[in-house]
Amino acid sequence: MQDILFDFISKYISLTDDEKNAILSLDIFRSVMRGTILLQEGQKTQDNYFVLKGCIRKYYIINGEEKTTAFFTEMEGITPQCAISTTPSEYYISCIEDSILIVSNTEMGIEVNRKFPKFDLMCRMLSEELLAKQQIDFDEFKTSPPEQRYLNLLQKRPDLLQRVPQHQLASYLGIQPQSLSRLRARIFKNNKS
Amino acid sequence: MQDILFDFISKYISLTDDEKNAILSLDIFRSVMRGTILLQEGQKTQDNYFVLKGCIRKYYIINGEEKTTAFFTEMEGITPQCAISTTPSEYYISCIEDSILIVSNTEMGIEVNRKFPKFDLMCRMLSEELLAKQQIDFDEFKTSPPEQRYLNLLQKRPDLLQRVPQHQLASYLGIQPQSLSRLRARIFKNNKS
DNA sequence: TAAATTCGTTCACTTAAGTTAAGAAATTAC
DNA sequence: GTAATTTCTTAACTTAAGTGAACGAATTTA
Repeated sequence: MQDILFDFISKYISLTDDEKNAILSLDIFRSVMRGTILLQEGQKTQDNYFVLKGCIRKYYIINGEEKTTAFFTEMEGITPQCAISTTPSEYYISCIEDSILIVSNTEMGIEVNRKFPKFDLMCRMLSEELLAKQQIDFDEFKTSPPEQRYLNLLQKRPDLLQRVPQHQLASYLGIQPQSLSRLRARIFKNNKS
Repeated sequence: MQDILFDFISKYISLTDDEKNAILSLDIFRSVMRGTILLQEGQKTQDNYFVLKGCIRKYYIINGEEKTTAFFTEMEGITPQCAISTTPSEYYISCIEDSILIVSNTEMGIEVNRKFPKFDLMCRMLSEELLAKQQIDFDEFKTSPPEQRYLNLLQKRPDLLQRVPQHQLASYLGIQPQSLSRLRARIFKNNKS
């Protein structure tokens, strides 16, 4: 399990055994059961979540309705806004599969960076990469109607369609569950004829 | 004009006169006329753009139609994806007002960072800030229907509605120009009665 | 296992956005 | 200052998404 992490890190920087041990000694691995709510609206936290295995989901509750805006699967992570700005969270984060996460917090980050400056480099690469990816996703979302957004998802993250409940996918696509159902039926019908 | 820049920078780090001069010696200020296309689809560039005064716009051409996905006004900047990944650009960047920009490139960034490491700190703060802001924007976009998106924009960036042509705003909101027109008429009518 | 809940689909209906076209208003070019 | 172009609005029509309700299927809970 640790190997998954180190394999991932090795894409960005190389670690000595000392450094690896320093990370392991932080005791950051956590098994989380499906359904666990990691962060609630109104709550404050310093924790960041990184998924080694499984899937977590970010959602708002607006007028009593859940609005899912992101899924994080293997090798993806989230730093909640409230961990940076220390304002209470506007959204929820919950676990939609039994998962293995790395839960780190800001203090630990600073600590590790002080000891091993190269971590800083990795963080920076990661956040640049993330920013770029997100920009592309946002552009794609804006420039596509719902049906196209669904087809894009089918191409880019086919796994999500399997592991995530339909109604959560719907709001991720910016539509109602019924519309997603209908849209899928439409695509299927047009594909046949 | 330089003061605008240094005022901005001072929010993140403090500069000595030496450092200021080093920046000025790079000759990065550029006046750009409205209508100028800074970056074209298919083109490669190392340049980053930061707006001191004016407004620039990022857009795709999809099926012969312009799709505007972002505007950058005073104290906002853009690092095109192609400047990082060295793949050709998928979008255009053009100037929609006579503007004063800072045009820097990756080499210069490295150069400056080598001489003045604190710049690195600022870049990191900026990109974190940007990432957070963008995440919020994206969530808001996903969770709101077009009319709400328009009202949000009215609140958050009222200046844009003044300085940007309607049809560009429309695609920024993810809809057709005619729909924006209609939507505005609808809001106005409902406000009255 | 039975009951309860959640989930996905379908339907009928409403509302809003896409599309095509036309014309007025504003801007730009000459 | 006029012509040409671009931009914005309106309208009629089409298509798709929102809404409320119903129902079976799947899943969860007791």
